[in-house]
Amino acid sequence: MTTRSAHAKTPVRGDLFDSQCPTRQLLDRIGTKWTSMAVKVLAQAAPGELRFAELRRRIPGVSQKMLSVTLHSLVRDGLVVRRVEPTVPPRVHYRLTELGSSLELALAGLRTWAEDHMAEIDHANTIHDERDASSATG
Amino acid sequence: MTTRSAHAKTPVRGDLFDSQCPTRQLLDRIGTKWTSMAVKVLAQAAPGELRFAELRRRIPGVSQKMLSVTLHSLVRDGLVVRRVEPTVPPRVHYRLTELGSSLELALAGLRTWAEDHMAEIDHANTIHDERDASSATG
DNA sequence: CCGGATCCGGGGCGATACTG
DNA sequence: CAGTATCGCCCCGGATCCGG
Repeated sequence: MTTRSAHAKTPVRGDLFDSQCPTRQLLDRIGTKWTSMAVKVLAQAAPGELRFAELRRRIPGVSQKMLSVTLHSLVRDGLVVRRVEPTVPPRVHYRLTELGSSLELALAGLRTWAEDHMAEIDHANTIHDERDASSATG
Repeated sequence: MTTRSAHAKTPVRGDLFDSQCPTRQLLDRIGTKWTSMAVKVLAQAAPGELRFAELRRRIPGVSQKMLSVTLHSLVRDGLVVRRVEPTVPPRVHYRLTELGSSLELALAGLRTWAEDHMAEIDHANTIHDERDASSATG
């Protein structure tokens, strides 16, 4: 999340090579801690809606603040729509847009890769750390 | 990233729901600023190698420090191999492993999505911000 | 019930300077 | 040429309080 706020920082030298890299911008979004989780949960409920508290229940560990922030980011990005029932207390519902659903498909690809290969990465980490330890000892 | 260093932080309540979420761990890796760029550049050169300075040249804006950190993370994750020619001055070469190449494939999917849809996201942002502005004015 | 406001800590990331 | 150490900024994200 390094270059999120669009306004506010003009680049020093005048050309943002970042704008040529939509992948960077996408990663800045789905890289935030709760975004991918929220998208996934909403996708599981699609095309139905979920209320705030229900979302919170399905995303273990998320705080109300961060869930709120995350959802509003998604709304701002056009990936989620927010529907408020003007009751008191209010009921707020969220659902994925089609754009959001298409993102979910792309994310599913990543998840598959992650499930298939994160164990290998963990293993590589272990090997690497063992080398560190042994090289420290002798 | 929030939960990178594997050792060092035991969860407060005893169960890390994060470990059930390899996607989170993957995003913690490819979400770092230069990782995906480095993987892409190395993939373009694959199965050949690239030297440190050459990588730096092909990744505009990266500092030597961050490139070094990024590459070592990739090595630790088993996505990249590092080969040193014991000359003076030393020559260090990097290339993707097969695991790294398979990650590149997954990333390519994300890139495609990003190229296809980031404009829509930008547009949604614009709309959203215009609403903000107009609701502020009246 | 929903979520905004504020305070605060941690860590990614950059600039600079130094080593081999 | 390649890499590390130090310093500092910035901002994500958590805790808490408050408002509608």
